[in-house]
This record gives sequence, C-alpha cells and structure tokens, in this order.
Amino acid sequence: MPKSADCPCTGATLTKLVQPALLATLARGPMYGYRIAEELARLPIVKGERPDTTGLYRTLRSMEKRGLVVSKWAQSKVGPDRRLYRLTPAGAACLERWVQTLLDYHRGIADLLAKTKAACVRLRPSRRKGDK
Amino acid sequence: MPKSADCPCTGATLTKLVQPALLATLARGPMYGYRIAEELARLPIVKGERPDTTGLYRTLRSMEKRGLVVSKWAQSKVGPDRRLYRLTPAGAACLERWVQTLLDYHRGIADLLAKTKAACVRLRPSRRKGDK
DNA sequence: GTCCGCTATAGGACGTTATCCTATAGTCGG
DNA sequence: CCGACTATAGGATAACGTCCTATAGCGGAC
Repeated sequence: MPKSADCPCTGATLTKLVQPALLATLARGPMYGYRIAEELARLPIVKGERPDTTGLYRTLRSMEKRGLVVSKWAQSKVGPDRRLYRLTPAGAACLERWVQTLLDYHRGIADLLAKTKAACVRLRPSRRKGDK
Repeated sequence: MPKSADCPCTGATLTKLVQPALLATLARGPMYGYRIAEELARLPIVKGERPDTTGLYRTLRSMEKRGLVVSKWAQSKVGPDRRLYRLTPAGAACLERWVQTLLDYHRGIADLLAKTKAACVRLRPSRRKGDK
C-alpha cells in the first residue's frame, strides 16, 4: 500500500486489519501499546499469538502521525512508564468508514470462498460414480 | 510475511488474497497472465480495477518457483506469444488448504465487524433521547 | 544484593510485497 | 507509419512485517 494518502479504511488494501482492531479497542477507552497487544491477541482474527510489538508500536506511531490517535506519557505503579493512546475524532471517523470496508471484505471473501470450493470440487472427481 | 517457508494458504498473512483467486481461476483450465488479470478484475474482492500486471506476473513466477503452477510458451494468432500457466497437484492441494483459511478469515472479519460496529455505537451518543 | 523474569517502549536491519514507470514486441486498423 | 491493443517483464522505490537487540523500572528467588 504505497500511497499513504488514503487510509486503509478505504479498502485500498487488506493488510493492516490490525488497524480497525486497534481503533475498535481504543474506542473502549485510552490504552497503551503493551496492553493493546494483549487485547489483540484475544481476537479470533489473530488467533492466539500476540502480534509483534515492534510492528504494533510503529503502527501506533504512524496512526498518530496521521491524526487518528494522540498519545501522552503516563506513570505506572508496577513498571516503566506507558505511552497512553487515545482516539481522536478523526480516528472515530476512520473507524466508521471501516464498517463499510469490512462489509466489502466479508462479502468478497464469501464470494472467493464459494469459487474456491467450487474449484476444489471440479478438481477432484476422485471418488465418482458410487461415491458414498 | 518474511518466512517464505509456509504458503499464505496457511493463513500466515492476509495479503495475497490474489493467490486463492488465481488458483481458483487456473483450476478452470490453463490460462495466461493477461487473461487472468481480466478474470480477476471481475471478482467482487478487487471490484473493478484490473490488478497491477507487474505484480501479477511476479506472483505467477513466484508461485511457479514454489511449484504451485507450471508454465510453457504458447503461440497466439492475435498478438505476441503467451506464457500459459497450469495448476500442479501441489497447487490444487494449496487451493484446498485455502478453504479453511478463507473460512477463518470470514469468521474473523465478521467478529471484527461486530466489534467495530459496537465501538461506533458507543462512540456516538450524538442524537440521544428524542432521536428520530 | 544480584540475577532473572515480567512489564514497557523502541531502533536497526533485512526480507517480502505492492506499485509506479519504463521497455519490449507482435498484431491490426486507419 | 503510427497508434491502440495484446502480452510479458525489469528497475526503482515505498510500505510493511519480523527478527534481534537495547533500555529501563519493578518484584521475587536465592
């Protein structure tokens, strides 16, 4: 997704499904990177393994540069300071655009799935006539 | 998706949804790049615009290197020669694995969509009490 | 008290992927 | 002959993902 002019929420690319997940998570209130990683790990889409933190932090920074989130340092009682991220109105608007994009993906993948299944059936007339 | 050891059909990444589309298209019979591009342009997932041909040709080459397809030159009566691609058994197996992966994506996106919608509702108590 | 592990953020390096621009070459119609 | 369409492909660059490493606070084990 070269051209960074348009947000991924326009559906320009399928990568970065992390972004809507991230925005949706931040919509529940301000949060910091490490915690967000834990939250994202629970999503079925990333199933289990916690996302690479380096990538996540970089994504957050780039989203801040694009005005979708803002951050400020906050103290912690149990460890090092945290960079607390908060959704901006632009981020909320972006999240709303994601709804349509995700609907498109959902339909598109359903279509692709149907075509893939059909292709598989066509490819394996393995067990034919008396197939039980 | 560094590690090229595992095929995208394992669900390692969301990029390259072109690949199942491509495999499903080739499952209907041998075809060449330019024509595949036309076919892909009809899919709802890429909606309208024909995919970048450079990327498509490179994807085909990499898939050949991975043994999913094989190619041979074929003459054309209406233009320059074409590189005809054909699915291999490995490619067919890959296509079958894609079914489960696409199912996972389908469910994952549905989940993400639900969470995104819920987040949007939470974010806009805009019109509240008497909202008509 | 020191080492180890957990929390928390981040840079460097590298490989992969996507896309823009350009090059090539055959065919056909005006 | 030149432009449009067909057909494939390299170069360059941007974007993205991930591995490795660095820093630093905190708490428990030994």
